[in-house]
Amino acid sequence: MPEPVAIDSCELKLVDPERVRAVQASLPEADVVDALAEVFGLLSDPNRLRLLASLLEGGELCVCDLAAAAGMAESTTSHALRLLRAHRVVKARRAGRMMHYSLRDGHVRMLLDVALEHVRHADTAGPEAQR
Amino acid sequence: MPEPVAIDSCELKLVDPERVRAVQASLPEADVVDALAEVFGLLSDPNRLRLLASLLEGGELCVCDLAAAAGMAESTTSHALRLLRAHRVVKARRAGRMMHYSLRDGHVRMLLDVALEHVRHADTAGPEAQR
DNA sequence: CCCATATCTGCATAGCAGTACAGATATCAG
DNA sequence: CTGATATCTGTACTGCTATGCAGATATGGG
Repeated sequence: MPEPVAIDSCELKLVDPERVRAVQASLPEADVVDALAEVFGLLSDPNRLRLLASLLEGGELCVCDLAAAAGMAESTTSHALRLLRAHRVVKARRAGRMMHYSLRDGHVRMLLDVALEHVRHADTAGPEAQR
Repeated sequence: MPEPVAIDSCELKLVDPERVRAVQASLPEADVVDALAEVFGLLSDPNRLRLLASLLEGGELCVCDLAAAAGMAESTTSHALRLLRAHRVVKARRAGRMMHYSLRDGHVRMLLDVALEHVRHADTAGPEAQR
């Protein structure tokens, strides 16, 4: 991972070095940033989003019902659920030979709601022309 | 995109077909889901997160200062900013030969805050063991 | 113990995304 | 106009990610 540049490579060319240092100091630590990126990465797939939205609406659902609701293959569903479970976004409860999944906390709902609002407001005419 | 399965392939095996249909009907339309996934995808990269966090803290910054604050190469910074701008997350203002970037709305702050809270609460001991 | 069902796992493949390097563009100074 | 600086763009490459298939595991019924 090439990160030799802290601030030295272009220190003399900075417009406002003081503010840069202040901003730099305010940034979360690397592992926190990485964890954040991972969480958002989990939400960056339409299939996983549908699964989560289904759980948000349906409460607790088994794999087969989830697959049907989200319109995906059961294998894909299982893979996705494993990922979500590994990252503590959903939890699983065994009932006989079925597994019932549900959301682990309410943060997902908030994230979806805020992002939805952003999409509705920002997406007035698709991506902005670059120039 | 293989999505032949709506609900027919395993309709007779569903545990609670009624609820499945209700959930299915409650899901946002495909393009909305895709837009959501794109937004989260923008936030799923540590470098872009650092840029956004820098703008959150610093207000409005030029490319060079942003690159220094986030600890990334200027080319990488420019690519990332282009993406963020194309998706209307940040906006650019030209001042002489410099470009000043800033956040376009407050949703990013909320998303980061909620996700941060999730990370702090859920990440008690890293990813959960699968079984 | 054997079978059927529900879910999981490992593997291989295809496609996408992040990065670096080189060159292009735009603005300002003189 | 010419050169210097700040930023942008195109391209190639590398690594990750989503997906489907086949086989494995686990549970319940008889």
